[in-house]
Amino acid sequence: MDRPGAENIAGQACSFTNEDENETFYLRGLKLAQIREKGINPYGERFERTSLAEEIKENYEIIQGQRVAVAGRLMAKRGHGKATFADLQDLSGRIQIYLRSNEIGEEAYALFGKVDLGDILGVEGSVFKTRLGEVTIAVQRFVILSKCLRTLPEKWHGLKDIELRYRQRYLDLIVNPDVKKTFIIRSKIIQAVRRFLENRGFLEVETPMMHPIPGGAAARPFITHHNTLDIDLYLRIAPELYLKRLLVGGFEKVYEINRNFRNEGISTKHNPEFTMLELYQAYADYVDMMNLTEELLHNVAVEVLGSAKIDCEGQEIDLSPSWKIIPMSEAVKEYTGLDFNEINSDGEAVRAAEEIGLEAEKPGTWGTVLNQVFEERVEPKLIQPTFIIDYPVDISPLAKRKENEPRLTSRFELFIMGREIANAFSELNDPIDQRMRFEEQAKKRLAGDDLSHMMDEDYLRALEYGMPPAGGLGIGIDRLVMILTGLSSIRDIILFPILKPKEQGSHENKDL
RNA sequence: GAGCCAUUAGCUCAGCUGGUAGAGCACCUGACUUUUAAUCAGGGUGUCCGGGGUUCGAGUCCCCGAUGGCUCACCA
Repeated sequence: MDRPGAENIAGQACSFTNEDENETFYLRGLKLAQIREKGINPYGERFERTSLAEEIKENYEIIQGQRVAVAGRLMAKRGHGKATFADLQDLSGRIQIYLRSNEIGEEAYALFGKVDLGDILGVEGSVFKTRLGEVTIAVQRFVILSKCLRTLPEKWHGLKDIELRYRQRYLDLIVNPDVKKTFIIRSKIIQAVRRFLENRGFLEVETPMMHPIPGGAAARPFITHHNTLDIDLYLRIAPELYLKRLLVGGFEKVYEINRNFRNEGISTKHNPEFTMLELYQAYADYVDMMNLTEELLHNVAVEVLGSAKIDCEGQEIDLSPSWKIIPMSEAVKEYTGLDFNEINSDGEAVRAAEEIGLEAEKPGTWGTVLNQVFEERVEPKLIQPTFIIDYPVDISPLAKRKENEPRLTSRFELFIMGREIANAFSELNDPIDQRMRFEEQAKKRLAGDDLSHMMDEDYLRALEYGMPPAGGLGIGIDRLVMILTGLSSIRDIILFPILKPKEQGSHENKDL
């Protein structure tokens, strides 16, 4: 590149990749240098604000004529010779600013000519309304707080390219106001959950994210390595077993909101790292958890959205209590006609599934087949909030058995919009039963099922000291946010969803 | 992992049966002191995702690859 000064923008030695060699970047670099030549630092210091854009607009009657100071990003500029209108955007929204040469002086007005769309400015001036009624700040003084060297996405269409929106989320946030709103709602949902639990006496705790033995869920883990100890560790797939150790230790109501990591497929409903709420309450059971779940979600919806009725992908979801409760076998009977209560062997169960056109999974026990039929034929149809209870013991290695029905556990999952939102059970606190379940799981593992639970002696030892009976609940925060915001892709409610890195290198070495 | 679709200027997009690459916004030059998708007069700033191939000639056709989206599989 043989443009003068391009490799030495603003007097600073720096290198740019080919990608950056567009005209705009070069020209803005020159403006940056010109601003510096005037003795002005285009990357300014702290700026004392008096107001946010929306506050000024909302309180115009009171604030009219007063001097205000606002800061934000320049989003539009309309020059009229010796006067210029522009729009400044801060967290709250946008406000118009107005600069006149004879008001701020010719030198300052000329400097404003070096200001580009995307620059971050601080302005001071008095509030007035234009002829057309727009609340505007008549600028008396402005400072450049940060120079923008690149072109912002288009003002009218915004940033639509989905890949760019995820890879450069900051642009998405600058240019698409709804995106900002979504993530504010996400934050409010989590705050509301914490407040709700705090009010009920739950203690927030943090348990390890790196586990010597991954447990508490059926999922493939990520493996990492600790150098000094020279051991492999697993990023946690669930915090469950650690939280229950805390019940043994005497904490009676605990919860954790944090990331889980599962090394599995990526889709609009699955991100490899996702946020989970898990809570445990001593001396309670899964029915208590059902009530808690219902109250929690209803409460959060009303608090954050102002209503228990939410619009989700064109469907109205009503989170007002009380939600339907259906045993899994009854739900299956209702939607397929198969009555698993009348089925008494694994072989029979497999044949029954095949009769309705399902290919039963390999080993295929009564419980796994029941669950499979449920997932394939019932789950997608559960649109309004529905508790499915009485899960088979085969797929619930950490849940307490029902006393009068040993094939089943005291467990429920909550479904909304055909998606699993919550999972809860009466926690298995019998160390002998837990040991047998782990052994059962270990057998499956040996047979090649790498999703089965690993034997965890340390956890068993904790149970052997005695864990109070307890109810435990897990809620997928991302999926909850999806329901409450009505968005159908998990990537739209995670700020930086996982994406494959773009290929590098092709342009990196070209300059050398 | 499989199928389908997409990838063209900073952004949003057009580009037919193969014939020297276009628009709007943004940007650059000039005019303009209440505009608001400001306006007016000029100016295209490009590795058409990458690599091969067919052809006199490829953004366009064929093959391979990259990334993304959707569907499916996986994920109880």
